[in-house]
Amino acid sequence: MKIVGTVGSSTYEAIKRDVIFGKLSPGTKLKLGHLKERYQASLSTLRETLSRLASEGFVAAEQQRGFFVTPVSKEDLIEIANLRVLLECHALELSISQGDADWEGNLVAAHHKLRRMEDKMISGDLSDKETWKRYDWEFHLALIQACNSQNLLSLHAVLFDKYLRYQMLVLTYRGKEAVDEHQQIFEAALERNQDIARAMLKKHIVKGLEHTLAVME
Amino acid sequence: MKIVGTVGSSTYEAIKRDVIFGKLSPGTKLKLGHLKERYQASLSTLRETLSRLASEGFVAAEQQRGFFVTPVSKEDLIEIANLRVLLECHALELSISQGDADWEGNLVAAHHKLRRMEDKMISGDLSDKETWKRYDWEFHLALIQACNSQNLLSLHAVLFDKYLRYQMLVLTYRGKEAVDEHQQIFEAALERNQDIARAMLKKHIVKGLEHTLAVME
DNA sequence: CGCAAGATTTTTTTCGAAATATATGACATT
DNA sequence: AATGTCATATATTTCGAAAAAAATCTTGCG
Repeated sequence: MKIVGTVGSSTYEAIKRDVIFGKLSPGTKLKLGHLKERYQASLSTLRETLSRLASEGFVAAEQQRGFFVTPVSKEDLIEIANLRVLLECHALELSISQGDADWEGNLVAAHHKLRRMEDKMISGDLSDKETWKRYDWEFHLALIQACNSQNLLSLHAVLFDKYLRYQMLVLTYRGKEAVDEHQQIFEAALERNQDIARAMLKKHIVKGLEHTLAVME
Repeated sequence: MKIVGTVGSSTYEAIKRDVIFGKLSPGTKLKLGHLKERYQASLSTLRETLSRLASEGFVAAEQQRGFFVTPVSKEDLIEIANLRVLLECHALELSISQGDADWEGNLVAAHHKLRRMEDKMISGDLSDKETWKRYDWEFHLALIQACNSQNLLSLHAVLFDKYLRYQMLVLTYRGKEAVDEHQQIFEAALERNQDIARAMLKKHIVKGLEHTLAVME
């Protein structure tokens, strides 16, 4: 049984993916005529999609001049990383203090999947970056899932994807260092040690920022 | 020379306003046919508008079942207020430490306008709530304007509007108490006293939350 | 009377074309 | 050569109608 969504929802997913994973380069003009062929959707549907992406910040819309892939800059990346620290660390504290057995279970599972994938990548298999990033995503989400604020979770989701775009842009892997950070955050969270977990998460994000900034030179 | 925007941008402003100021009640089904008459725009334009509002959270979209005005709840209000505390206090600290003479000037001007309006309202003239709320908006924006993060400012803008919708919902005025809080935040900010300013801003938001929650009973 | 299957109506979703605005290029003027 | 104007081409914006899906109503059966 396959549930196919609307044309609108699939073009939304497709374009968003292409922006985040760099198939649509920052600054590119998004001409509706071209997109129509590329994504097999009508002008109205595309406009609807691009409007959504614009309000999330993946696309820039200029009145009567059309749409562009949002440009990237160091300043923007720094802002996003700082906001991620602010929101994600806050959510993590809430999650640690409120999480129940389900939360722990999902967290253990998410970390396990991520760890397996990371070990594969460290041993040289860089074939499936997209799946790896998905597991990374799911692990970070599992950490804050119990924060008990839908609004916070949805702000975080957008922020995480924006940060992810920058990571995909530089296309390099921080390797064992990042793996250890994940491990430490994971252990501190399970032990309900808010201060350590928070500090490690902040370090994780800031190190990632510095790494990406350095490669962006 | 009057610059009129696109039909899309004006319907966006109109519907957003009507959601925030309660002309469209929480939970209302937004049937495209009706909206078409009410806002004088085509179905495609309306869908585009509603998609934007949905991704900002003022409207809820259900796959193939149309659009609704986002429902309200105490839980949601509490989440929004807490996020406002987190983001706005953070932005205020940044702004205080980085603001220059322009920032001070704009802040003084914004507070002056707000204060004048508040005095008018305290003396019984409740005729222009919308202008009053606009000045409130502009004052809070002026406070954090120098935070040096576009991403933070735009997240805050949406959050503020969501909070505003709840205030408009209960339609009551906290009066002198809120005026004093504004005054104290203003003075602390000008004196560059981050701790006091932050504490007063937090108090201001939390008091507003409690007031709104009480009326929502 | 209750309930389910089918038919009808309403609503959402999608499309292609008309209307409007912007960008491009040719040509004249300074 | 630089600038401005006008015509042309290209792109965006808007609309109304067709297609698809969901909701409602009707009918038939146990």
